[in-house]
Amino acid sequence: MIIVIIIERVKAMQKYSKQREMILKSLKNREDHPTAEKLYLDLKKEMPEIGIATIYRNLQILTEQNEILKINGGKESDRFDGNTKKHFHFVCEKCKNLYDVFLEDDKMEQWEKWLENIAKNTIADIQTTNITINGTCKNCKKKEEEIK
Amino acid sequence: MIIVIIIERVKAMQKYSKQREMILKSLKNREDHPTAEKLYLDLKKEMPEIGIATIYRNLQILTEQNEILKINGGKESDRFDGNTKKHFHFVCEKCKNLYDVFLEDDKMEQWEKWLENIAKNTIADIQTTNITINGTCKNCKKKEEEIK
DNA sequence: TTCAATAATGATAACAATTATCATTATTAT
DNA sequence: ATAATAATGATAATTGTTATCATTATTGAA
Repeated sequence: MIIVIIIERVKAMQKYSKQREMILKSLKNREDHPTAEKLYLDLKKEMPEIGIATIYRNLQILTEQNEILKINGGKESDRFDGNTKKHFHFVCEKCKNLYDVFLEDDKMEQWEKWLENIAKNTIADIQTTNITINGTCKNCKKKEEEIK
Repeated sequence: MIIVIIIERVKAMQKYSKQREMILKSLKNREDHPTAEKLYLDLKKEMPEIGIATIYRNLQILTEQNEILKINGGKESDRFDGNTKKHFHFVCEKCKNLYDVFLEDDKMEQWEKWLENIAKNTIADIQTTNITINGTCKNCKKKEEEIK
């Protein structure tokens, strides 16, 4: 007799945690795009015992669950956005400020159609997109022109 | 008598180096988007004494001089592209592969006009752009569907 | 061509953001 | 209440990249 045991790695059941709830709530209630560090310092005020690892851990979990958006910060720290409504991000290469770029719904739809079309003609099937535009913001451009 | 000495930090004159030339030539002659590490290992074959710091240093210099493109790799390593003709990059979130997305010139122009328009209506003056699209590539999507 | 002046190099230390480890605590289903 | 186990917080480890610094290479002028 041959007994075959199949052990399947099942996704662990998620348990509630105060910390995760706080992190999510905080991101939903603010308009900016804090780094993990910034969020840590802010939440520490309400819950002094919270650890930085918990912040990172939960930010990752929430990102995977599409409850929040992770904005790749490159050399700078990553930032997190509680607003999951589709929009672009604009990062000023000079001052490192991050701006939301919301499009009217029809424009966004147009963009997505366009992107889909690009995808069809190239190698990729684009499912989720996360567009960051780099450039120089108005303030910094102004400053540059004043120097000249 | 008051003597005022104004010391102005002048941009240092750039001197030639074999290493920088090699790095640039290598990037211009390849189609992929190597990381600094990969480039280092490749160039070591031709010039065993080259150091990793030299690679990083020159990649930065060349990027600043717009001779090459630096592609922000986020948690992964940055990648470098010898092709400065405007195009997008598509990164597969699953396999981490990076694909070029070239647009016909008129499409790219259209995109830029569009972007400019977005910019006007929002906070930013977009000068240089560096668009990375994240998603799932055809191969990985196929694999996913096979599992289901 | 030789000689400063100084930019570039290569080895390696330092750094900063993030992730892994692990003993302890909290949540959950029974 | 209990047992199973997910989550926590402290901190060590990791990783990609940058800074430091003594040495070497390039350059323009004598």
